[in-house]
Amino acid sequence: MTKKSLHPTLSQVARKAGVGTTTVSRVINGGDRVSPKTLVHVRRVIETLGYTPNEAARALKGRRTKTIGLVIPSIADPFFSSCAEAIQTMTRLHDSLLIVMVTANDPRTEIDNLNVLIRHRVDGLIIVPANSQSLELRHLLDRAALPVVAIDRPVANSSIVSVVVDNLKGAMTATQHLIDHGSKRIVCLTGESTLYTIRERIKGYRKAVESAGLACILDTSVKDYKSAECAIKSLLDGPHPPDAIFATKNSTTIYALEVLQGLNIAVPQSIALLGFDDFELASTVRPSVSVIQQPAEEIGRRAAEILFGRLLKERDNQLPASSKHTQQIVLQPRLVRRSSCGCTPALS
Amino acid sequence: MTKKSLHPTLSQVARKAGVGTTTVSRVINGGDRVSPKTLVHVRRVIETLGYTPNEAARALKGRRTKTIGLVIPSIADPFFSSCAEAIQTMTRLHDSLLIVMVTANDPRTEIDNLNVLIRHRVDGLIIVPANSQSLELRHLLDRAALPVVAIDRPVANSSIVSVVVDNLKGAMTATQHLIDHGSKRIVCLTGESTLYTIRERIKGYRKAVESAGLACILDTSVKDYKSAECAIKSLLDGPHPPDAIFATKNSTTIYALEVLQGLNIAVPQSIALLGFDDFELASTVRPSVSVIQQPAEEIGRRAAEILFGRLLKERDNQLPASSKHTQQIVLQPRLVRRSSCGCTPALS
DNA sequence: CGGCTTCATGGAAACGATACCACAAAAGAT
DNA sequence: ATCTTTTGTGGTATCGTTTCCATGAAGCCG
Repeated sequence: MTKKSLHPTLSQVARKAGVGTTTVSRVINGGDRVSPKTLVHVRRVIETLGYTPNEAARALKGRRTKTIGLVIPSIADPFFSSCAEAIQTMTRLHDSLLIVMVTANDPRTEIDNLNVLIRHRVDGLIIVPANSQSLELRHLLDRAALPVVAIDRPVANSSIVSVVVDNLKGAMTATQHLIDHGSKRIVCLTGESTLYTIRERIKGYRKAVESAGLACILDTSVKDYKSAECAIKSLLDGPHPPDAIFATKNSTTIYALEVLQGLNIAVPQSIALLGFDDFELASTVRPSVSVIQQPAEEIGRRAAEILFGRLLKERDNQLPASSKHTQQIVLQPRLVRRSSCGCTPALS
Repeated sequence: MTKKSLHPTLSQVARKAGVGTTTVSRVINGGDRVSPKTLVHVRRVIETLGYTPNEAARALKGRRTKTIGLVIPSIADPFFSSCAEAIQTMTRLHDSLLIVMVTANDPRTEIDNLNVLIRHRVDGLIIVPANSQSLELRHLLDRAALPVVAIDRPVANSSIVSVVVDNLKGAMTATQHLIDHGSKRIVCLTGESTLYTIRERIKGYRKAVESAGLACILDTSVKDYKSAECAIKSLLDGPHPPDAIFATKNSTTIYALEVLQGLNIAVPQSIALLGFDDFELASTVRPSVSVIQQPAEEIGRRAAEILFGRLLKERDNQLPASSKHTQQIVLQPRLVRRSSCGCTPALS
């Protein structure tokens, strides 16, 4: 019985086929410059031996690993997982692999993860920067000299291309919509306000209420159900209870909804609710929740398109510096009117 | 100005430090057998040059890529993304990278993806087999001779370790629970019944209704909201309308809930509802939805533990065949009582 | 039919790390 | 003082590809 080795090598194929390694290499890479006869012959041998090219060796020689790295706060989060899935699809189309690393928004973990990816010589990176301001991050990315695309949040003071959503305008639209429904005291509920996206949304909220001459009521203490309950109760017990809530992210929206339901407060009659970022059951819960919807798949897809565009240019030796690429792509979120803001949603 | 190359190599470090490559290699790998003096010196040079070892080269030499592949139907699905996140965490702990590929449950895509991963010589695989019966899959995995762990679904007739949930018992528990609530005509609603998990759940449902002497009413046509609506309407208009629904997966549960709400049918008074697999807002929607909950993170974690256990053994040259590992780990799902089945959930 | 391009092919040097082996110097044993 | 061990060190082959260069055979043109 022939003992075929686990992973036959190109030279083994060459020997068995009675040709040179160069020829086999040519066959694998499309078969140009190879006579039809040897082509089929070598192909048969490859088939027989079950040969698969070793990408590690290819990477070493060709300085292209066919892998790209995705550094993301979480994959359990529906927004990020939608981005990730779109990116994975694109990556596959370009015959590359996607390496996913999660940071939980921790800058230290982010740096560590990036270092590992750089060691592995990924061809490019898509990142959701944990801290848009981080100097260390910028230095690291500069030194790595890799094509990088940031999504969801830009990297401040750098030339890194980013694909983001217009958080400010989205939040303004949301707040204005509540105002249009007659709300006078709109509270903005939020958790960690250190994140770029959240800060932008707060800015948008502030801009809208201020330009309408309304009070800016901000509560940044909402981290979970308990803190949400606490925050909402104390607001309601205050001298001027709010008549609307703008929640800056989907978990906050959900906590708010749960608390209001627990307190038996009619939404939107007593308090209107509008959240930033859609979630799966937003249309199923009663009342259905109006939200600002972000085009997650599009963000992922666009980011990957840009990244692979760069990689192709690089491969063709076109200097990347020459092309004045758009440095930032800003996608518009859209308001989805359901019931929680006071709208009567169209039946779909 | 010194032109430092983008990625200095080990030999460049060696030259600059005035030592041999072996010494530098030792320094990178822990610094054993190196005098303290040269150790610090070489470390300084490494720092200065910004040297990072090239993992591609290491992989080629050491036949270990420090990457593992995850082949999964989707990452947007909350169940799978929870598994994936747990796996990623484990992978990081073991100083490896996770490559994620999605199959959308398509056997062709699955095979393609696996081939790519094998080309890249991943150290191990965690897969959610698109088709538990597939011969081609088994052959491929055999030939690859890689440590593989299947999750969520086993690979039939193979020695591949799997980490699964007891779908049959879970479905029985679910159905029995509905029976205990007094339901007499329980319909089992489902979509693609080709998947192993779904088939098991149907079996469990069938076993429970049959042993209770009840009719087995199965509808396998639910693919989306529309088909769910159609199915439920026709059941209700039939001669013996059902008084309970057992939905075999979370999207089906959600569609059922939406349809019932749309038809203004009281849940659980007119029809009780119980679903397999939990979802984020199951406790928030009204009525809150009772479900069979699967330990997604645990599945991922256990699978990764087994895989890395194998890899460590392999590295230490302990023959993997010797150890009679448990071939299948079956985790128990648990019933979460909320309102939709007729229970009065405890306030949490 | 000689010179010239095109074609098919193979030899061998990289790519960047590891590890086997060799070897000198220092330390320990007797 | 001699023998043995330990310690620190470096040379070099090797992993599996790709690619530059060389070479002979064949086709083309006038």
